[in-house]
Amino acid sequence: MPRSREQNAQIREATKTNILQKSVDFFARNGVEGTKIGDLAKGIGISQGAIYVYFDSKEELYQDVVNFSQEKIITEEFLQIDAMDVPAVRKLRYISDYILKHMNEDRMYASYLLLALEHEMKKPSDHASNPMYSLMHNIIKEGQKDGAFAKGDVDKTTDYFWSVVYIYSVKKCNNSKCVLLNSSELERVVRG
Amino acid sequence: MPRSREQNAQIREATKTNILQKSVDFFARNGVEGTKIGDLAKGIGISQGAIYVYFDSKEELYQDVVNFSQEKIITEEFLQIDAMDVPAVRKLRYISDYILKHMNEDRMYASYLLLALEHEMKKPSDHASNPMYSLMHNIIKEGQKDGAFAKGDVDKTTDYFWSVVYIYSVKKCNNSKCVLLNSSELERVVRG
Amino acid sequence: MPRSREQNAQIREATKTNILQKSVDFFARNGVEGTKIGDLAKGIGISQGAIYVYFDSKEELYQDVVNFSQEKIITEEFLQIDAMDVPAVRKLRYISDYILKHMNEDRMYASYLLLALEHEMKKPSDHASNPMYSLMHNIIKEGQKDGAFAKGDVDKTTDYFWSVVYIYSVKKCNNSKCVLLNSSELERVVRG
Amino acid sequence: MPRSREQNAQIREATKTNILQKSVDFFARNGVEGTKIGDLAKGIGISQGAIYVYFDSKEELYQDVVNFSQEKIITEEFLQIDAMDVPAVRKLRYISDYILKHMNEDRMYASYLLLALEHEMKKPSDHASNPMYSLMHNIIKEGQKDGAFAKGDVDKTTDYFWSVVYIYSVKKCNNSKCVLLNSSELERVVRG
DNA sequence: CATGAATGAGTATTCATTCAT
DNA sequence: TATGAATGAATACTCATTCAT
Repeated sequence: MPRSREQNAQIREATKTNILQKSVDFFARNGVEGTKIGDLAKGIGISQGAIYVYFDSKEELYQDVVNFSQEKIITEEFLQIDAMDVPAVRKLRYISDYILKHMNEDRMYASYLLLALEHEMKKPSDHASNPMYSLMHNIIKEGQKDGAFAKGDVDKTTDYFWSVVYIYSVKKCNNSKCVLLNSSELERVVRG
Repeated sequence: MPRSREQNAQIREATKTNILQKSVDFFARNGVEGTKIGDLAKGIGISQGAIYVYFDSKEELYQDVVNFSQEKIITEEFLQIDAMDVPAVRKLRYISDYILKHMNEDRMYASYLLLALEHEMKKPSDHASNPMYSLMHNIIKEGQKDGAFAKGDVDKTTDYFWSVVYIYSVKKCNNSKCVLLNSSELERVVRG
Repeated sequence: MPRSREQNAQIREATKTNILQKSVDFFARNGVEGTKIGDLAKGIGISQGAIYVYFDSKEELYQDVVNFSQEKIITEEFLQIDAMDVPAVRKLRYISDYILKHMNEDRMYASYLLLALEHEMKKPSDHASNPMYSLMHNIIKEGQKDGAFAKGDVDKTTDYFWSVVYIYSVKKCNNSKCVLLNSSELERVVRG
Repeated sequence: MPRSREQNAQIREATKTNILQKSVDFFARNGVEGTKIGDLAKGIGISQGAIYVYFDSKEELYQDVVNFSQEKIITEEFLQIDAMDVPAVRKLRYISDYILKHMNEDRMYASYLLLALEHEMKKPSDHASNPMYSLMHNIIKEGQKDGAFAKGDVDKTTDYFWSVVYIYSVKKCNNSKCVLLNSSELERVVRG
């Protein structure tokens, strides 16, 4: 009895997600050029050909892995911080704790962060469309207004914050035992 | 009639330095894997073979480029900051100004910084032997003692400082028009 | 639907053997340095890449081709000559006939011989571990004892015999129409 | 005061001979493909360019080295053996002693022999024009006539003799301490 | 002539991608 | 779909040869 169309779609989706999930580590640690499809397939436990069933090229896989990582970062819980009815300092602390807790507890979280942020580190401009940036942007603007944060260009400070998060995600990916900042230390870049 | 021994030594030295100098940009922007010897040779304006006259392999060239970059960073002036007879805050300001000024004015400086720091970002431990780290270590220890800087693990704070410098060198390398931090902003990670 | 594990093993074995088999001629005629992987692949009728699926380097391929050739020479039949219950002269004749017959009838045999013996021609010492040498050694010792062969250092005479075989394998490889020695002529080096 | 034309010619000749002489070892041990111009120049103690002042290409140098080697072998003394007024057995002994003595005493002689004979090992036919072959040919024909040598095709036996000489020159070149045949052993191939 | 730095065609090797099964 | 053997274009590296000095 052949599988139903729906079952097929489910299996397809599961395999694709498996590939994405397992690719995260490789791309986070080695970058696009440093990630070899052969190693990747071996690491995932599938054939090289199977990867090309789901993705047209290494480049496309990488892009999908980046998007996948961003989705892992930009969760409901994460987005709702913005709407919380507390002062900016509390929101900042919430977000700092949230990130650092996950980086410490979830072996993958640093990789997600790294991939989600890498592009923003190197390309300027278009941070506006990135929820991670607009969330932080709002918090910082609010905190500056109520005098809790240091004055300064909000976009620049936002970028500063995520840059620090990014560099510690790099450290964590390459050395899972590395000691991360604590929230106060991370917040210095915003609070001044 | 052949060139004199001295002339040859000069030519060799000049060519080698030229290769190192021009390779800095490539490796800083693209990493080892992303840098193709063919592109590099074209960029430098020499033959691929010439590179192998001076370096045994791409990997060795990369290492030499890293060392070359470190030497460009760790100058006499840089090292003498430690011996200055001023409080830690002033030393910190001096070093922040020094770095940011060079990053803004010297097209290559961000690349030197990137290459000089990259290894330290990913491997833990052995910062002790790196003059950039020991200089900052001394300043921070001093500043914490006289109450000017935030308390905290000195090594960790040192690493924090250079990590921020590193990430902004990445930004600068990839987008020469990007706006850097100013000294006060950079110093936040130390002063708290 | 993928091939079965067994099918794959068969294909791999077949391809590997095909490469080894077809490489014999190239290495026998041109040596390691004179054999170009590109020519070899073209001669075999596969891509260059395929060679590297089965062998890590040209040098390793060469070694494997040498071992393959030795196995083609040191057959069951060849080894059993030693155990035959006949005088040394008969054994010698048997082995001479055996070798010369195969060289005349099998286009590849001279190449196998060449590759199997080449290393022994240039390096001294360790002939002891080579079955071709120990077989001949036994026969010669026996023949000297029963007075059929000329007196003399057994190892030296053994080496003499195989050296003559080697040099005629070189001739045959380079000119398949060349006239080989007959058994009596070959045996002169032993019988005196 | 510039050198006279004659002096120049002398110096030229001396340098050329020096290159030829020192190249013998390299080509004998490593063959044409295995001999790298860079190593050769270093071994000779001159620049790579200098080689190309005297020889148009590596291939031409090799040919000249072969001719040079043949001249070292085919000396007056060597040629006069033919005209000696003694039976073939004596001539054969003379020539065997001559060759083996020189191989043992002159570090270069084995290399000369190797290079002088190598081409004849692989290409058939044209042995007629080679004095080494015609000398041996005459001796063997004579020896067969007076019953001292084994009957058989004279050309074939001549080739047999020189083949054995060749293979021992290979051994000697690759291992200067190797034990050579003595004259009686060498002569077996002719005397039967 | 002699030098040795430089060239570039040639060669070994890698790796993303394809395809028969 | 999944497999993994095979491909071939890309890449790193070598080496005979050239040429400015």
